[in-house]
Amino acid sequence: MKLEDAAETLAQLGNPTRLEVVRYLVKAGPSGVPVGSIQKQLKIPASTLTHHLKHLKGVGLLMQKREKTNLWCSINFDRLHEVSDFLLEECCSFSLRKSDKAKTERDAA
Amino acid sequence: MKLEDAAETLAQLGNPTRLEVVRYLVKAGPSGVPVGSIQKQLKIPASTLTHHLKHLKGVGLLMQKREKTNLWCSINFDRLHEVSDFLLEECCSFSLRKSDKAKTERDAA
DNA sequence: CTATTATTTCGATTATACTAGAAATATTTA
DNA sequence: TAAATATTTCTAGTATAATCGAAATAATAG
Repeated sequence: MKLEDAAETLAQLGNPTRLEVVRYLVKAGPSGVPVGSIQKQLKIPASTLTHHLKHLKGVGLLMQKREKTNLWCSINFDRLHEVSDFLLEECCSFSLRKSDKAKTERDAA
Repeated sequence: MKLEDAAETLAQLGNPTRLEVVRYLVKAGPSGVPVGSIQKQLKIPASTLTHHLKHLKGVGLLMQKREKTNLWCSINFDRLHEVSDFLLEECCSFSLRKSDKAKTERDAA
């Protein structure tokens, strides 16, 4: 992943409203949820939500699929991992991930 | 990690100049490098660099320590992992990390 | 104390992002 | 076709961020 792309993706994740949407979609899993459900659950005005979804789609974090009147949104998990990997590139030896810490603690017990 | 803090941290990482600095510091490791070295290596005007370092420090990604005239900068690796973990929270079952993919490929071979 | 090197503050310009109401459009159902 | 629901476009106000030159401020060495 190129630095410019990583930066752009991180910038999009750096807005609280969008990050809330992303978190919601991550928890929803691969099947996703309709735009309207996000709007009602997170209480985001429709026009604001559309605006943010466009941003997330623009950096490839969001996938959309129409079914009848509903537009289903889901997270591109691979993309999310890509940007996370960019951050941690070449620093694994310097500290541990939370998940790795948990494993280390289990192993020690 | 709270959503607002994660968003703020991601926003700071979302600037190309700052992300370049972060990448440079990640590669430099825990001992870090002086401000002036970053400035020369990455060719960032001093005042611009100071501005960005202040931002990184503000979200706890940057640690600084003065030694004689040099101000040494190093990445807070734990902080970096925290924000990365926030992104991937509860989505591990949906896809694999690059590092995990590599492991899986090695195991398969 | 003076010179040198390192870093920060100030100030100004320019650009871009966030937000959301109102109106418009699309899609389905009756 | 009309009504209902879902989503988008338009528009505009407000705020915040990126950039960097010039000058100011440290900190040390000679």
